[in-house]
Amino acid sequence: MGTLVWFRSDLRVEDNPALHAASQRSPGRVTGLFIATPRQWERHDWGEPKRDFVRRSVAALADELAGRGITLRVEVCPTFAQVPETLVEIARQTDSRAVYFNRELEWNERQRDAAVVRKLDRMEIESAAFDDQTLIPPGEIETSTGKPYSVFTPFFRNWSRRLEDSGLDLPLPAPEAGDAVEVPPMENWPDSRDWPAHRLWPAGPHEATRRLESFLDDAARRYHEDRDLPHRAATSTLSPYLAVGAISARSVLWQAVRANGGELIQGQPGITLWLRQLAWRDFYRHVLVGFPRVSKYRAFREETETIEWNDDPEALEAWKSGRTGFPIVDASMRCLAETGWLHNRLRMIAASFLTKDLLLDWRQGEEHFMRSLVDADLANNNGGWQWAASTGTDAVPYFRVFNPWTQSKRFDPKAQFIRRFVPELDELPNGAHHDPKHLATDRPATYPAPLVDHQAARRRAIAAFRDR
DNA sequence: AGGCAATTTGG
DNA sequence: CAAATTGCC
Repeated sequence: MGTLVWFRSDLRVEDNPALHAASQRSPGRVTGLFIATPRQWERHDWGEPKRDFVRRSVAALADELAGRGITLRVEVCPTFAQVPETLVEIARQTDSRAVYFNRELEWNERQRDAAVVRKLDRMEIESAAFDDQTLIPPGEIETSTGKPYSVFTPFFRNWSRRLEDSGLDLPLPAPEAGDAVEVPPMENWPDSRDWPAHRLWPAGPHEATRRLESFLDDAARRYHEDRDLPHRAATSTLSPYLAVGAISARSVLWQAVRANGGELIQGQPGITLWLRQLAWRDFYRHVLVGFPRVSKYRAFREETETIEWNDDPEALEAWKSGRTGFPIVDASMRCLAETGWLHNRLRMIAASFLTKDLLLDWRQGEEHFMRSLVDADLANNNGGWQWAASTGTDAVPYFRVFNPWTQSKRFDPKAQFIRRFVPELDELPNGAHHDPKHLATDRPATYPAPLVDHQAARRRAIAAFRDR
C-alpha cells in the first residue's frame, strides 16, 4: 500500500524524517503532496518574497523527487480549513493508506494538523508525525521546575549539553534513485509572476548546501569578528533555506560541528558562535510552543500590553520606505525592500528605532518584516521583534535603547552599507552619515531631515515603558 | 545583543 | 586629562 508524504516547511529529500520513513514503509509507492493555502498565507502576512521563494522551492523539490520516482502533487486550498478534506481526497486518488508529515510548531498549523489527524482516523487512514523543526523537540528540555525556558542562557546550557551527551544523529539519506517520473507543471499555483529580486535567492537544496559549505570554508572562521559588520559578507545567508526546510537544521549542525573538529561549544571561535545562532532558532521555536500567546499578537511580558504606542501612519510609512532621516535605518529598510533580506544587526537597529524612537507598536514592524522578508518565519521574526521591543522572553531591558547614530558609527564606520542603499548620501565625507549636526547643515535636498530627535525620543520611550 | 554621564583611575 | 569603571535609566 502507498504512503502519502505531505510536505510543508521541509521542502527537501535529504534528511527528511517523514519522507525517509515513508520510503521504508512503501518502497516505490510514495507520493508527495504540497498544499498551497493562499488566503491562509495572506492572514499570516506572507509577502511576495516568501511566496515566490516557496513556489520555487516546491518546484525544486518536485524535480528532486521526480528523479527518485516520486511524483509531487501540488494542490490549492484557500485556508487550512479545507486541508483535511483535500488530504483525504488525494490519499484516495493515490491509493495511499497512510499520510506522513513532519510537525510544524505554529499555533494554526498545529490546530490544522490535529484536525487532519482526526479526519484521517475517521477515514481509517494511518498517519504519522515526525519531529523536524528543531534540533531538540519542544517539551524535551525544560527548566528545573518543569516549565519551558524563557531565558536563553540556561536554555543554551541545557540544549548544548543534551546534544553533546546524545551524540549527533547522522542525517537521514534521501530515498534511492528510481525510475524518473515526469514533473507535472504547477499550473494551479496562486501567483505566477516572479518577485523582482528572485535571482538573489536561487531556490533548492543545492544552493542551500553551496551556501553552507562556502560559509564554513571561509567566512565562518571570521564570524566572531565580522558578524556585526553588514557590509562584509560575514554571515551564511542560509535563513531562507532553513525557513522553507530546503536544508535541515540537523544537516547544518552536522556539517558545522564537523568543520569545528567535532566540537559544539569549543573549538574555533567563529564556528562556535555561529552554532549558538542555531540554538537561538531552537529557543524561539520552543518559546512559540511553550507560550502560544506570542504568536497571537500578544506580548510575552504581559505587563507591556498596556504601553501606549503612538498611532502615526506617516511615521510608519517613512520607516517602511526608508525615509526617516536616519541613514543607517533608511539604508536598512531600503535593503529589505530591494533584496528581501536584512543583516541581523540591522534588523535590531531598525526594530529598536521603530519601537523606541518612534514608539510605534512592535506588531506593525513584525508585520512589515513578515511581508518583506524572503526568510519570513514566525518564530524567529516574532522572537526578534519582541526582543527588540522589550516585550519578549529574555528581551533587552526597556531602558536599553539603541542610539542609531552610535550603532551606525560602530558597525558601518565608513558608510559602505549606507552608501550602497542610500545613493543620495554617496558624496558625503566619512563620518557625516553618523552625525546629525553634519547632516543638518550639509544634507542633499532630496534626503529628509531626521523624523525625531534621538535624545528626546529615548526619554519618551523610557517614560512610556516605565509609566505603562 | 546599550547608552549616558558622573566618578575613579592612571599616566 | 583621557580612559576605564560605575550607577542608573
